[in-house]
Amino acid sequence: MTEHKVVSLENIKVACKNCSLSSLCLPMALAPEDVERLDEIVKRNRPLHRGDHLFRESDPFKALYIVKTGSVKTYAPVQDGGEQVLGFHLPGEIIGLDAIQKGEHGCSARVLETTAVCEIPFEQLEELSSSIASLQHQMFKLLSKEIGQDTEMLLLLGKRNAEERLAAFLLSLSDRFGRRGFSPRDFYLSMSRHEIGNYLGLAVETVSRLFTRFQDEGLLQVERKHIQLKDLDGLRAVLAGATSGNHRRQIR
Amino acid sequence: MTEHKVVSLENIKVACKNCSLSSLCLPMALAPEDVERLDEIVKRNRPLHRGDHLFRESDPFKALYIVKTGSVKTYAPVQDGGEQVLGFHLPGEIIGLDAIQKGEHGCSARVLETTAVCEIPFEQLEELSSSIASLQHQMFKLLSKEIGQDTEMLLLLGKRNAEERLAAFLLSLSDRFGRRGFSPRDFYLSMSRHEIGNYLGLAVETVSRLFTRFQDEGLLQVERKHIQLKDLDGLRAVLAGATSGNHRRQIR
DNA sequence: CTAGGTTGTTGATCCAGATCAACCGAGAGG
DNA sequence: CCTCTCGGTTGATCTGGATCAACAACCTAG
Repeated sequence: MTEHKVVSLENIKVACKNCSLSSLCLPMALAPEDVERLDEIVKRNRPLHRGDHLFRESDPFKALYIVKTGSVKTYAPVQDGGEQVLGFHLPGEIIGLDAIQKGEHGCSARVLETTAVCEIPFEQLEELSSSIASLQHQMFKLLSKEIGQDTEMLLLLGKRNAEERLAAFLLSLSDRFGRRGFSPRDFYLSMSRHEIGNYLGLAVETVSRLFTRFQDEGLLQVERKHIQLKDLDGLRAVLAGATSGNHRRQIR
Repeated sequence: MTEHKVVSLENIKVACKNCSLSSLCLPMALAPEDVERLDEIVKRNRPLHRGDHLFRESDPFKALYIVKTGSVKTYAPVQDGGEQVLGFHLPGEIIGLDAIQKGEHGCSARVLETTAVCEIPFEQLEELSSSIASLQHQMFKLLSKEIGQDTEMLLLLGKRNAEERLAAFLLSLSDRFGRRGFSPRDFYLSMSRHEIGNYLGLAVETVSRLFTRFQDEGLLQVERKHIQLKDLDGLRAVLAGATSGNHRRQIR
């Protein structure tokens, strides 16, 4: 596999050290020589197309994935054939961390649009982490960050009402697009209203109504998947619970 | 500190290798000599009393904690002076993993009853993990497990109705008590109805009503904090969505 | 181009669970 | 002993958002 020292132009092009995401991604905070060692175990496959699965629940856990371009949704099947959307993943974000524990995936990952991912075989990553302290540290941080994000989400579902949830969702996307060099105020959603609702614990109709309401209030401009955030501070105020009528749900 | 080879009877008594929790705890799956190395960095402090804090949100992150006896609640403050309860932690369970990322605690941890904890300085744990591959692996698994549990909780808050939530909560406690050698059918709750409601995203009144309803249905016997589960399979059926009227909330 | 399917929007109605309001029993302190 | 407080229970009422029901806009295949 990696026997050719020449590698190929194609591979050089996508090496971690040349990747625009490296500052957001696993190699972040690694010394250049360590990045190269990491690079050697990373597999870069053909891009996937809308609807393709990266893995499905209960697949054996072999590798972690990092989104390079495009977007991915993770979701867990629920008894009645339904599903719970667990997250939407943008370039630089890592997928599969929950599977380390059981050795098999606890959720499925499906691609929302044409998407390229890096695949990092976990056993090799573990070995490498043993010998590169900063990589081990980075891994701990990544796992810990995931926990922190889940906590945020618990708070969202446990304490926030519908409009606060949608505001939080949009602000999160805005922030993440911004960090990736895209516009934080003008973007396209790669997921359906249905998926947004599922993710936020809301009915599709509610999501739809909220979009129109936010638009009427001048917070944003929406046309199907195309979103333009007109008033970020306004959205932040909504998230903070500044409803016109200000009905807080379950304060204590 | 650890200069005395004699240590003390007190310390020997509580060493990991003699701890009844070791099969549930961090040392799980470590070779005996590695357990001893781990043991050397573990600090065992005086027991804490009801209401004491292990740490508070935004405290600098120094160490992880493992409950030895008693129970601990973790919670995140919410804007209006309220809080979101994030979890209840029983003996053998680890606390503080979400803090690794930012270097400070993202939530507070308060003791619900007289509680003893082991304190594991994180920097030393990290060093040790670098040299003990199985410890590093164990840490990855632990972090991953935490993510999986959060995911479960997201599902609970996003997709389950009130009675399913309480059933899930009781079954989880039952299971965890059972694994720790306590009765899985007869136990005392160390948290208030209020805290249960907060944790499950429900009002106190709802929790209270559900307890009485479950009792009326013969699923359990409840007297204040004392719970006796009479019909575990019945509770599992409730969790699976077998309501009398069977109203599923937001199927798809 | 049209037909059929999928996704999004909007309106009307309903209900699970929140909120409001008493009340009760158990400790704690005096 | 009584009183006070706090946690828990129970009843009555209200409401945010789910559910039901059209319909509109778009997408794809033929």
